[in-house]
Amino acid sequence: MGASKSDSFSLEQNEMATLFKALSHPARIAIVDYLLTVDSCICGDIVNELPLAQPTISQHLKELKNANIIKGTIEGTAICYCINPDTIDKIENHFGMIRHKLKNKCC
Amino acid sequence: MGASKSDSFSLEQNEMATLFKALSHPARIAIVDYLLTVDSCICGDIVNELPLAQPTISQHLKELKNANIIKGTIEGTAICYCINPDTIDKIENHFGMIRHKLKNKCC
DNA sequence: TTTGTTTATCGTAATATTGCAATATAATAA
DNA sequence: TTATTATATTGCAATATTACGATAAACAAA
Repeated sequence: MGASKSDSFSLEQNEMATLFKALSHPARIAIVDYLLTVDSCICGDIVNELPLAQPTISQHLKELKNANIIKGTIEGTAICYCINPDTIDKIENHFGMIRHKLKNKCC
Repeated sequence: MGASKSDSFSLEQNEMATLFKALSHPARIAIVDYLLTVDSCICGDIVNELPLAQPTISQHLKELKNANIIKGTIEGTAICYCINPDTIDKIENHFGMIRHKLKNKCC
């Protein structure tokens, strides 16, 4: 056995878990951080920035892309990766909901 | 090889990744959701609420507790688990930072 | 065409996560 | 004391993730 009984949970719960899983590795946090420091971005820059091999970074980028946290537009030979603000909105809204429900709570 | 080169990343990056990892499973999202719907809470309730066995839920609660997302206070035989608002703050602040840096960005 | 540059994919070894039965622990009740 | 109740821990099988060398694919430049 092992791993994910995702059928048993709501679509919303699975969606949020997928978003958080995409952010659950320091390399992917670092990629998001880095994308926020530059105006446009190509993958090669990230390879130089992080202590990981190119295939590993490509894989992390793919996971971030699958989760819609970043989006990439082809630009000649390179690819311009950027944060997707809509997904950031979605996560912020989730915590807005939590914050709202946390009012009038005990403990 | 495989898995986590966490030494290579900043403390902040590792901390955020740890928080997101704790939220990266639908069962743990469901536990947080459930804790938000009740005023106080014991683990037994959660076992009845979710389609998972008691040891599995105990394990998920442990991970949420380790990440400081929930805190438990002993209450007789049972344990009262609650959301830790400080950690919710921390995550919200992180996205506040992202939101701030996202202004004047391209793509 | 050939060469170089950039990114993706494949294959695979090392490691981590998930789920649960069985069992243990801790506290209360009888 | 002996249940009973609530939660935690152990051990293990199934599965997922991570990292990277090797290689492929796509495209531009020479």
